[in-house]
Amino acid sequence: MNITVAIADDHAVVREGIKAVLQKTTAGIEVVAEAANGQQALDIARNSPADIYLLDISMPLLNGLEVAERLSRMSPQCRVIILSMHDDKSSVEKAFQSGARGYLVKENAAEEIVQAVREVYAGKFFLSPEVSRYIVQDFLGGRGQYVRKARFRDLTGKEKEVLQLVAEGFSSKEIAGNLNIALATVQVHRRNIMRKLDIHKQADLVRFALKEGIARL
Amino acid sequence: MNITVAIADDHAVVREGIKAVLQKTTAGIEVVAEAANGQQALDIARNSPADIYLLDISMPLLNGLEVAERLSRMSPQCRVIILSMHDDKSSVEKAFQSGARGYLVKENAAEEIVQAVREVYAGKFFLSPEVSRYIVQDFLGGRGQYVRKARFRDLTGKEKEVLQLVAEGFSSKEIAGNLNIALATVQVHRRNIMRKLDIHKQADLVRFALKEGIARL
DNA sequence: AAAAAAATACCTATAAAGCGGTAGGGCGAT
DNA sequence: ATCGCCCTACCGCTTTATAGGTATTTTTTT
Repeated sequence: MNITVAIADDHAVVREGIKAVLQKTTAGIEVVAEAANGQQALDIARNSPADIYLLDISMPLLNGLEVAERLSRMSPQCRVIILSMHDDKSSVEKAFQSGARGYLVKENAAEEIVQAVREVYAGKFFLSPEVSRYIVQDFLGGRGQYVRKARFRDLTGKEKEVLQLVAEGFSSKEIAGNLNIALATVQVHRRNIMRKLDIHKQADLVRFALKEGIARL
Repeated sequence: MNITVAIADDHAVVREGIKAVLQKTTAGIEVVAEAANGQQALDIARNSPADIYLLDISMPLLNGLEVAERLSRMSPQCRVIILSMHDDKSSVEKAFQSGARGYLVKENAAEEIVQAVREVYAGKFFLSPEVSRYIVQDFLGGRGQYVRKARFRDLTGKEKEVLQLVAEGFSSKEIAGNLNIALATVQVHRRNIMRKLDIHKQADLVRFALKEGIARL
């Protein structure tokens, strides 16, 4: 029986590329579904589940890490491989904290995808060579994950909404109107966001949101 | 005879995707070279030129727009199509100012690429539907380039410095200390920047600076 | 059911940002 | 050499952001 794969990436070209690579291999890998955003990916999981989910990190509506987290909660046995443009440590950490089983950097040779799908399907973990050093570092350095800074995943839903609007250039007053809550509440959310992230200026907040893919350039 | 195409993109998956799309069509389009960065793309042009160059905007060493500009200077008859993640107006304008003949947004249906290659090879221009409105707007507005909004190049040297520091999260006071000028001067620069750019909030200023590449994420 | 976390709301206070006008000195171009 | 632009600097004013405390209701987790 074939290994069924669902692809979620907002760029059609990338989806085509992955499909091309997976179908070039004679072996039993089949792309059974595609999603252009995180919400669609969740819909696929609910209605026509696949064995492996290839999720891009930056996607509209829900990013890949959030999708991974919800998938893990919905059905912990499901296998997620995160696709990313970047090989930064925090993304890698977040991916595995979100329940992903694999982390692929897009720059890589296409053949790696096939290998990753096979290994993750077999219950193993898979990392692009570029990022495996982070895992090794953490392993050598002991309790890496306990001392890490609070980040995006620690924000509540409302806080994420507020942060997105902040990054999109809305003032607290405008955000209050937009979300239909009081100005004071927005201010509290902003304060909590900044406390959690250890950020103290609007400019840094905007940069953080863009870096995390919460808002778009 | 086949139309020969060279692809430059730092993401192997994207290159695979484009190749897959172009080779799926029975007609005479052939991918004869690939580059993973702008420098390689120039090497290809020098040593084994192709009819059409598909260039991603964001690449290491030289970005797609810079490559386009040099290609145009080297051999003005060569045909460049720019591939981009974004459909923002400034990128589109810069692409055509750099001598490109086509502008494709990656989100788009893959079939558009084939059409773009054919049309550009035939001496026409090609734009993704998402971005053609900018051209139309400019056309309808008459002398579009004269009335278009002031942008990065209209800022003076000091204004660019200030903008960069704003986008990097420094307050006016910190910027004054950094540049060794009075706080009041920084405030004037900020005001002039915002007036020129028609931007009125710090968050939008940060986003603008990141979009223009003045500051880094 | 109880406990914890999140969302809501209000108050106060200081810092920073945004907007207005004004003005002198330097520097290049018409 | 007169004009325009840039850089510099100051004054005043209003709005927004940041930061602190407190408290009630709702949701989530245990």
